[in-house]
Amino acid sequence: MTKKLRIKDIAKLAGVSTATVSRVLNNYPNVKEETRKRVLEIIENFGYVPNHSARSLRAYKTYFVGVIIPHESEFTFTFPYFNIFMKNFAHRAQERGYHVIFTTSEGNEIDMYKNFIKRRFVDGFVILDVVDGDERVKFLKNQAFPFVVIGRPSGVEDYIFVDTDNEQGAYRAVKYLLELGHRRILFVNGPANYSVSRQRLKGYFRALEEKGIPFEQYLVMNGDFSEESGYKLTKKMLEKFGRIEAVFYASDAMAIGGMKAFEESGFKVGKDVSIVGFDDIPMSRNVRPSLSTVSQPIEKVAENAADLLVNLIERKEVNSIILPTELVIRESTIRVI
Amino acid sequence: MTKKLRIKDIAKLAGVSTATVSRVLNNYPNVKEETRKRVLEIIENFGYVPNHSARSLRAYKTYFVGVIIPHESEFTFTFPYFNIFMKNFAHRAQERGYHVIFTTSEGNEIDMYKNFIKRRFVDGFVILDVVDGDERVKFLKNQAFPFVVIGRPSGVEDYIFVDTDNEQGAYRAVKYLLELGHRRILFVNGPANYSVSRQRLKGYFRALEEKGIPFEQYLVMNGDFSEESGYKLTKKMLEKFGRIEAVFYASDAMAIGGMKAFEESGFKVGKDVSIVGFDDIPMSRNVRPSLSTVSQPIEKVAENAADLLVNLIERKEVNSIILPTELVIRESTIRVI
DNA sequence: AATAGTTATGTAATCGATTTCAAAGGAGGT
DNA sequence: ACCTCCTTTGAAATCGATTACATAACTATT
Repeated sequence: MTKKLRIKDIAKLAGVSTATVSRVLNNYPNVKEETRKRVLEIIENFGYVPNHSARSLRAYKTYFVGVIIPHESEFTFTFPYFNIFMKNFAHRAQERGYHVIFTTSEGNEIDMYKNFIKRRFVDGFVILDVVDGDERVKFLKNQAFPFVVIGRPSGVEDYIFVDTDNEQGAYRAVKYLLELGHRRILFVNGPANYSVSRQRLKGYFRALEEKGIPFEQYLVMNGDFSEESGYKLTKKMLEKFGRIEAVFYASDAMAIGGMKAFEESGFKVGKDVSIVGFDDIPMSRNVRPSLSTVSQPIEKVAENAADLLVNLIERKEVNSIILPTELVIRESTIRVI
Repeated sequence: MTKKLRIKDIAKLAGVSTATVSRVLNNYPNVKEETRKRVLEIIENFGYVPNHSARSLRAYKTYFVGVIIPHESEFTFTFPYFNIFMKNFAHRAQERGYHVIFTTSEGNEIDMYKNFIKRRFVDGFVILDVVDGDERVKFLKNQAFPFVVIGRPSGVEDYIFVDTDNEQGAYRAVKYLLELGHRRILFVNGPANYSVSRQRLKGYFRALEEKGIPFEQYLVMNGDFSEESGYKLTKKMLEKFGRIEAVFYASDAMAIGGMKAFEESGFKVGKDVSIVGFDDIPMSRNVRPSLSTVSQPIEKVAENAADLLVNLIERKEVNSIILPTELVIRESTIRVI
């Protein structure tokens, strides 16, 4: 088709040097308006785009950002809307002139990051599915390599993140259950070493406190966000307590597992027992009864993450962001007073 | 941390020229075994990895492959297991030395491909969510740029693809419904311009034919794979036919929409009516009754796609692949004789 | 021992951009 | 008209690898 064009060709066509063309391409201010116009016109007419490798080699910038997911991790399933995140993150990054390299890592994750940095694959990373004291965060911080964290792990300091307001979300969910008239509210939380778990626990606690209801440790347990763990823990609770009035699950998947357990034991969710989930995954709309839950603005999380990362790379001002959640009321909850 | 190393440094340390180091790096045969060992040892010890931009600039290879998804497309939701595909595709590609650039496109898709090619971003593409006469396929074919298609569109010729055996899947599903004793089997297919729709229709047809049941055009309709379209079409059919004995839906999402419609009209799925879906999305296990469906080996599709694409790029032998599907029997179907 | 043919290695050119440095061109002040 | 200072431009160096070409070193053949 159209022959390969290099900057040299454009320079010749415009009657200027390659340096000038480069200045135009990179929006340098010190180019006469007339020259800029002429060069741009030719670039446009001939559909020239600069070779990416050459540019990154010389400028020491790749205009790529990396997303690395541990291959064995169940993350891509448990994180609600992983694909929505990817889609919106990639889209926003692209609007800012960056593209996304997606990969999975096997075995030593840190090696993968090291490798990416040494090879000069990317200008920055976004880190998902973080745990407290996350090694990746420590490593990248130590390397002073740009990165943005989705979530807010503790045990590591001074990093840029985008997070949803988990405490607020949990608080509202529990407050809602209390308003419905429930008093003894069980809480199936996520793994203890996840910051989201800690935050959601705080929200649970705050809602109880506000109503003057004492916090009971034995009402709280830790699952792993999976449907199976929700099922098992609910079964266990049913054996232990006999009857349960309300449960707040830290993920929709666990709530759905819980629904099964209740059903099997002859309890009708949304009649005999109220349950609320967290995430608002598509399935929560489709289970019977449909699941009341806390919805997170994944699109915004993704967009903000891309913006922050690019700003970080371009040494612009950055501030971590916490986005609000929303309580979605469906059929799995019932008023008792 | 460790200072940046270039090939020159390694060459000096090993007492050879950069050319020799390069030959070692790229596994050229014409290097004395002794030299190779020495160089490799130094590379290992110093943890050297070649700069990616420099390599791709000179060698005219990026070791990247592209996945471009239309931003507005509902694809990432309708394609079952999009994230599983990505994960396994990226993983296999990486094992072969390639990384995945993921992006979304807005507006003119072809422009995005053009841009990627001109910039020399990637060495090849995988194309998802194809339709008959797909413009992207035509364009890339025309450019003689390496690409692999997931699915099997018609109206374009001579391309490499990975597909699941849709005909076989539909055939088995319908055959199973017939074995249960159903005679009038409705078929809610996907959009007519999708090759999968055509193939599934063939399977439907073949199963009927085998049992000597005449094919009736009015029993077949086209949805768009979405839950909503399944719901609406089922409503319509209920109005038209009053009673329905069995439906085969070309996606689980449509089947789930259909279940709602039946429920609303007072029919019990799995008792009054048998339905079978296609895809085996996670939700199909969780709806009540759980959904009998045709399961596709997405992991294998992804891995094969990566292998084929890399082979294509490296000019090795390639052959398109069709992978078998599997019928998963759950609770949404019932024997009537 | 001379010659031809391989194998192993090095030198220097090259990929296509950006950037440094120097210099030309123009504007403004006296 | 001359000097100064800023704006605009170009020539050449540079980024870090691969590769074409040349040549040295070794083997095999006669």
